[in-house]
Amino acid sequence: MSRTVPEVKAYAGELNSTAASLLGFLHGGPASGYELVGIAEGLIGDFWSLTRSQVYRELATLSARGLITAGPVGPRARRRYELTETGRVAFAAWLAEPPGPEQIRYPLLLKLAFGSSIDRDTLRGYLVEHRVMHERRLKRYYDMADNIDDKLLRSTVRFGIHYERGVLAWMDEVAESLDVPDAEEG
Amino acid sequence: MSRTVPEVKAYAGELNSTAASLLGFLHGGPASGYELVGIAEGLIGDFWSLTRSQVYRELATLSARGLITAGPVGPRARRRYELTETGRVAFAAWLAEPPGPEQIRYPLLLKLAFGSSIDRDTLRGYLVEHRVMHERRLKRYYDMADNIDDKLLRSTVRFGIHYERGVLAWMDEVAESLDVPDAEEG
DNA sequence: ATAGCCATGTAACCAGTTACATGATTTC
DNA sequence: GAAATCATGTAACTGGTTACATGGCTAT
Repeated sequence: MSRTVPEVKAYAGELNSTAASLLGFLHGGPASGYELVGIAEGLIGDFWSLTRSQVYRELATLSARGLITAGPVGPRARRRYELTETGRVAFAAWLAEPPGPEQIRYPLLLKLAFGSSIDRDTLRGYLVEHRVMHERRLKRYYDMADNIDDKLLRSTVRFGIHYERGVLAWMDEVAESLDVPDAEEG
Repeated sequence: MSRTVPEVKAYAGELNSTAASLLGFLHGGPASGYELVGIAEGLIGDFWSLTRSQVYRELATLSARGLITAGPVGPRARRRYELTETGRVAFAAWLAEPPGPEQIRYPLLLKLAFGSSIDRDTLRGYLVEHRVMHERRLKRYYDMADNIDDKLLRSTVRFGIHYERGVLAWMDEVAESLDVPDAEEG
């Protein structure tokens, strides 16, 4: 066995994805927690939700770890955080790790799985409610895609488009199958 | 304003979806935590992940709330839980609530969003890795769909099929766009 | 009969959500 | 200049993940 190397220069430790994304945004210049929430919602909110509380907590620990530094306290206790060199390194290291699998939690599917205990009209109601939501999102994604210059960022919106299309097609299929009396099933 | 009714017969309080699904499974007869984890993974694991620890915790609180009752302790401290009448009511109430929106967290999208800082070959690598995973899942869903009798349960698998198809189509699109030199973009 | 594996559960920790607090800005 | 609104942050709680503990079963 070759000699292990216990000392890694400027090792910054593991980063969770939320913290990493904050570092990512801070590449664009210092920002406060509140501002970061806004930026994140706009850019990654559709596939990576985060809340204010989370952001503040991450900022606190990132700061304690030296990956960012807090600027002076402004009005309403606001303070902007700035990326440090170590922070840059940590972010780059995070980017270089292969991303894990996605995680989906869809309560509608859950209720559908137990659907035999629900009456059909209630189910139909759930479906149409969600359908309008998905249609709206799809429309919004189309609009967004037209206005994004960055190729890769646009590709994340393209994901949304493919996803919503798939969901809508699925919903139509389910709605149709709900209309078939049980006796006729194949 | 009509007289409010402060006493709700057998009101069982709110249920989170994970707890609710346990109640759902217990309709099929008593089961232990370990068994429930297995059942859940098989039936809803693809769109509603849960872990053993979660299950045990939920069982404990469900039991404390009287929605299930614990049977005798067997080997390895195993005990089976049984649904109570209150539990049935609570489950039905949960089913009757409209389901909330889905939640997606896809680290690949996150890294893509910051993709301008990653070199293209690394990105391509991430994509192919995930692609094989999605292909495998799609294949599995096709197999599953053929063997599920329950119409609605099958429709949840159909969701998976539509979803995976969408993801694969998206991946092909992104891969193609990665091959286009940046200068040529439209 | 003992070594190793599997079934089962627990504890500690980390991430995400909800609800709250409060100090600036605007508006009339 | 008081009321309403918005920006900003904090605290408490719930849900999710990782790592650990251990007793029973199987095979040789």
